Parts: sequence; C-alpha cells; structure tokens
Amino acid sequence: MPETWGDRPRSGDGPLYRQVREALLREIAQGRHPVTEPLPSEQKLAARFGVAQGTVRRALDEMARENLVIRHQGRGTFVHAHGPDRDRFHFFHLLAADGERRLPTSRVLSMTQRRVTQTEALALRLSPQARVVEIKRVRDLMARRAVLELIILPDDLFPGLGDLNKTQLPNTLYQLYQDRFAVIVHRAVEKITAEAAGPDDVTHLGLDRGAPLLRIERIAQTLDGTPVELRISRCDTTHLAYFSDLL
Amino acid sequence: MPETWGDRPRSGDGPLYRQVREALLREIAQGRHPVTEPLPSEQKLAARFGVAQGTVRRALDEMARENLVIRHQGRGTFVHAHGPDRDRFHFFHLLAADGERRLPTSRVLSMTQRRVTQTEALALRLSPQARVVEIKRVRDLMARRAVLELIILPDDLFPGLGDLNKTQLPNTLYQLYQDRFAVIVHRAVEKITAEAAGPDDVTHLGLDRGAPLLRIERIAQTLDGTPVELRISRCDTTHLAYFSDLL
DNA sequence: TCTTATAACTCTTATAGAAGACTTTGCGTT
DNA sequence: AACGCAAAGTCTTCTATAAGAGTTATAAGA
Repeated sequence: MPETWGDRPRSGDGPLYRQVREALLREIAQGRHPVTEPLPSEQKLAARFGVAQGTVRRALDEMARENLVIRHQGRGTFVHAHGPDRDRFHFFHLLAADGERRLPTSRVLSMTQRRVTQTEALALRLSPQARVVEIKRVRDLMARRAVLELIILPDDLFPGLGDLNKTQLPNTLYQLYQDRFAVIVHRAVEKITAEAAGPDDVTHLGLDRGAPLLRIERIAQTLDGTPVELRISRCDTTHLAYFSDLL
Repeated sequence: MPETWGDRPRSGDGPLYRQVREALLREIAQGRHPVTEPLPSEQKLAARFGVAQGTVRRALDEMARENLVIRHQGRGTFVHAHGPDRDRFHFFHLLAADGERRLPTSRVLSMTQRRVTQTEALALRLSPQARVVEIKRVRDLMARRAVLELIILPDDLFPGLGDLNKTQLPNTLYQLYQDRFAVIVHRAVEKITAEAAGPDDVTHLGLDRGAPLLRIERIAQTLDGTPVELRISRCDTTHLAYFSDLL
C-alpha cells in the first residue's frame, strides 16, 4: 500500500464507478433529474466526471439493478419512478388464493389530520410535536373485503394532502406521492405478525371477533433512507396470502 | 439481420454473456464444480467457450449478484454454498421483538417416513406414490418456544435420511442437505397467512387454543427450480415478527 | 406515409495495471 | 539435516479505459 499517490485526483475513495454512483445518487435524491426526462447521456456524464464512458456505464448498470434508474435503449436513462411502466407488484405482496396476482381496489373511510403518537414519531423519525395525516381505507381483492389499511404520513412532506377530498385519493398512492409531492418511494421494510381481530376488523372486514389476521407494518423510504410513510395493513387471509421470494 | 453466419457456433440466441451464464448454470446444476474448489479461471472459461474474458466476467458477475457463485479476489470463483461464510439470515426472516437478528435453536420432536399426501405431492412435484421424510421440530428464539416446524423431504433426493437418529440433525438443515446429499438450496418461496392455534400448537408452543399465529409455507428449490423441501412453520408472534425488505 | 439520419443504449472484444492469495524459493538459524 | 521465515513469483479477480458493431427510439425530411 503506497504512502503517497498523486496519480489521480481522488476526492473520495473506493472504486471510481462507485464514486460516480454516489454522486448520481446524491443528485437524484436532491430532486434534480425530473422523472419525465432522461439523465445526461453516458458520454456527457463521463465528460462531466472526468472518467471513461465504461465507468459511467458500470455505475448506471448497478443503479438499474437496484431499481434506482431504468434504462431504455435508444431513449436514455431515467429515474425509476412510479407510473404505468413500474411493476406494481413490487410493493404489493398479497396474492389471491388461486395464486394469481391481482391488484386491489380501495375505498377510503376517513382522512384526518392530527399530532403524531409516540410510536409513529419513532417509526417516521419525527419530532413529538409533528403533525400527520391519517388515512384509513378498506381494500378489496376479488370483490371481497380483504385489507384494512391505516396510513400515516408526515404533514410537512405532503403539504395540503389533508385538504384533499377523500374521493380524490387514487388507488395507487405512491404515484400520487411522486406526482404531487415529489416523494419517490424506493424501498419499504415490512414487519409481519399475527393478531386477533378487534372491533374495527369486525366492522370493516366482516371478521369474527378474535379471528386470526395478518398484520403488516410497513415503513416506506425514499432512496436516501428518509421514512415517508407508515402503513399498517390488517389482512383477512382466508382467501389471500402474503408471499415472499427468497432468492 | 444477416441471413447466414458461420462466424460463431451459436447454439442458442441472445447475448453471448447470457449463453455463457446458462452453460455454467447447467454445469453447476449437474453437480460438476464441487463447492470446495474454484471454477476454472476466467481465462480458461473464455478459452473453453471461445469468447473474450470480459464476456465470461460479465456472466460470472451476474451470477455472483444472484448468489449463484461467490468470487474471491486472488482465490477464484466458487459455487455459492451453505456454510460458515453464507449469510444465515438469507433464509431466516424471523426477527426478535427487540429488532435483533438471532438464530434459533432446534429440538426435533419426530422424524418419520411415509407416503406423500396429495397437497405435498403437488407442492414438491412428486408422484402420488412417492415417499417422503417428515420432520417435526420446535424452534426456540431467545429461550422461548417460538416456532413449530413441519418439514417434508422427498425420500429419493435424501436417501438414508430417514434412518438418521433425530438427535443427529443439525440446526441448520440446508448445510446438511448440501454436505450429505449434494442438494444446494438456492431459492425459497414463502406464502404467509394467519391461522388460529390448533391442538398441536397448544401443546408444543404453549399457546391458547384459537390464538392467532403466523403460518409460513415455504417451498425451497435448487437452482434449476426443482422443489426439494416443503416447510410449514407456525410461529407465535407475540415476541417475534417476520420481516421482509422490499427494495 | 415512408425513409433517413441521429442519438442513445447494448454487446463484444481488447489491453493494462492494481490488488489479493497462494506457492515456491532461498537463506539463515537451530 | 530440519525448521522458520521472508522474498519473489504466479495465479486470479478487480478496476479502468478504449473502440467498434449492433439495436432501438425519436425526429427530420422527402
């Protein structure tokens, strides 16, 4: 290991392609590079960073594998956003009993604004005084009441969301987050347990009191790790299942 | 697109690096390339397949990302096997309530040999006459009875397993599969539902009758997609949770 | 509407040096 | 002679660069 090296202006350390990756990551996280238009071409980026095109290519390929960007031959490289092209099942892991993947429909029960609870503040890394929007909705799968969802969103990240009419909420929320609030959900961590049905589950899901249900606690994050949504789903698993692929 | 080309003996189509990948995949699946010694070097493989080293490299890199092989600079590329180096949590997604990842201990209750049931035969793609080994065990997490496991294994894939003493079974079964039967589990698909505790759960997990529990139905496969294990875990989630990372 | 040009990504090959891991060699000591 | 140790050498993967042919999508022009 040499003591001194003047061979390259290495601002950081590690492989070059990784430095390029981090630089691009920062830019994307800062909201530059709108989802509607492509990133600069590999050539331009290479020139900008002072590296070879292959190095930029490697960084972009790696980011494409991580679903950070999506590459279209002939068109360009784009920040991978939620939209018609996005795999909708990436963040939806509930499978109908017949094994088919079907997207659910939603009906919003209520949408309110209030202060965070202690556990919510912890999960979303908010101050105890922060305000949140709480959305409660029922989701149907195959014309059957299946999931009771409670969604908690930090008010400061989604300004004006609480003023929306509850009928205006689309089925796929992540696209709304992106299009109206420039919040791109990139990752989600889920914690799954079994619980007994309470009064709410009885009324909204038609379950018997004490019946077993699946509780999914999800924390969704942007690509820089900021938690932006806490979602607690309570699922009747008599006709569906949560699936997970370990590969 | 040229009509004729004698330039290369392309057996299949698609990118070269992918053809190389498939060829290597076949070789590994066929049990050549023992896990103890490295694959041929990139140079040798390149010569063997008649492609450039970079092409082999791309194939191997892709396989490394998929956990098919593991690469050590200076040593070589190895078939990624279960062992001390393997991430043990890759196939174990139960998290203690404190958020820490801990491996469980196991106590085997019974090990029997019998004919498959219809559902088992379907899941494991066996003939209705096939014989299986059934292992039932309790797993403790943090000195607390947590999981009741039922493991179904095709007898023909694991010859002589049924004759083993039940005290001889190690805690990490996948390593046993690999070392004694040359079966490498590469992927697993899990289907998770909530259920009410039955008599077995009451006796072995100490749950109350009808208490909610998490049911995890796992089918483990080798890298060529052959299902080799059906495992049904019933978990008391009062002190633990199943976690899933969607990224 | 059809064709053509261009810009972008894709695939393959090639080369060269850096870095890690193992083996061999050589030397000195016991 | 046997042992220990360090240096040298070799093999392998890793990083970076470069160049050319191929594919795909968009835009301009006939």
